[in-house]
Amino acid sequence: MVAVRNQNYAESVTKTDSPDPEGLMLPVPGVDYGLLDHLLGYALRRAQNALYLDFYRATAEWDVSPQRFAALVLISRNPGMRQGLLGQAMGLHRSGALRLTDWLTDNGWAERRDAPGDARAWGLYLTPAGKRRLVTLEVAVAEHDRALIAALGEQGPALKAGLERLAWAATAQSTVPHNTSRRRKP
Amino acid sequence: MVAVRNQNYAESVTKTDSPDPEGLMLPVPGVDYGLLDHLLGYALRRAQNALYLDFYRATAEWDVSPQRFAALVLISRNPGMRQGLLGQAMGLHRSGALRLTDWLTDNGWAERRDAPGDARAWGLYLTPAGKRRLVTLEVAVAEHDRALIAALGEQGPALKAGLERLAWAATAQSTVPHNTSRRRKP
DNA sequence: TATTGTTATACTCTATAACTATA
DNA sequence: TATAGTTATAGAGTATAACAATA
Repeated sequence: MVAVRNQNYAESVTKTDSPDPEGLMLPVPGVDYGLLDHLLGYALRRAQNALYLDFYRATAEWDVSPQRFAALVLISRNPGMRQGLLGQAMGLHRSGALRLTDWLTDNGWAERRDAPGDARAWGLYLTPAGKRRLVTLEVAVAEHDRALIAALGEQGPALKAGLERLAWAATAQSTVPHNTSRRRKP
Repeated sequence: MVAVRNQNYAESVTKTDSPDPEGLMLPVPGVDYGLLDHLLGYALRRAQNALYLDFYRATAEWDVSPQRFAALVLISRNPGMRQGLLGQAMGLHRSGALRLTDWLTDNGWAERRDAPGDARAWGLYLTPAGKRRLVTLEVAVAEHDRALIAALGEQGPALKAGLERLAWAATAQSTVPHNTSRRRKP
């Protein structure tokens, strides 16, 4: 986020490029999107892109990504959860869960403790600082989401329900049906 | 996609890890998702994740990402479009549009030609091979999307409309309103 | 023999910064 | 002075492979 500037500045620069954030994926007038404009999947991608950028605007001052925010919520609601379970819940590989956990602990928002009953595993917990930070974030994120749903009017709840069905439908179309009940105790 | 295997194999291996693709973000039973389960934004992320994986299943044999597919469609529908405009339409930085175009030309699906009237710019065009490939892809992707909408039943069209409104709403919430009409000629 | 987490590494995607050549 | 594209580099994010400790 923070760039180190060139010390020897005036000498080397003729014209400095302005930063060029872009990122917005909304339709550009004059461009023909063909099939893309008719695909549910592309509409979803556009919406996700817009929401992602909007999330960053809403949480800019705290330097959390949507993923890190999700990890904080999950650890908060499931204190002592294993690193591997966190990864599974977030669709990450073990090594990704490791790096995510490292980031959270390096920033003092979470900590690893020995998991009772399994010396291989960690239990994850929020630190007091992490809990305080999460409270702030949840307020901002919930407010942000509320404003979004309000902008959608009466269609808001229906849209959310539709998205949940969509996630299920896309998963169910897989040739090999996913076993969603794994890890449930018998 | 293709991994080079260790030549000196038997000696160095005690137990080879099985591949561990994961990636699926659907709710894990027994995990409390707290606020996440109530957020429109998180439902959207789950749906996008499921659809992304599903797109890969549907197009696995051709090695295209959703992004590369979109680029093929855009160039096909807007022959001679500039690299920069392609990037703008897809929410990419100039350098990203460059790499994407490089990939398309390296694979023989698109080509750069001098743009008439501006010696700095390229005009992008599909090659005959690119056109043939796109036809195949469009059939597969459209069929895939149709199946998805069918699985949603009568709510399908409403969901797509809702997503388009959502993309607009998330963008409009930005403090500085985006000028969506830039580049339109006066 | 399988699982949890780790280390090391690599690949993709995308951004920044500085540059060239045009305009 | 601004724009189109390029080069080089850096940072996320996420994957693979192999490993140690434990189950």
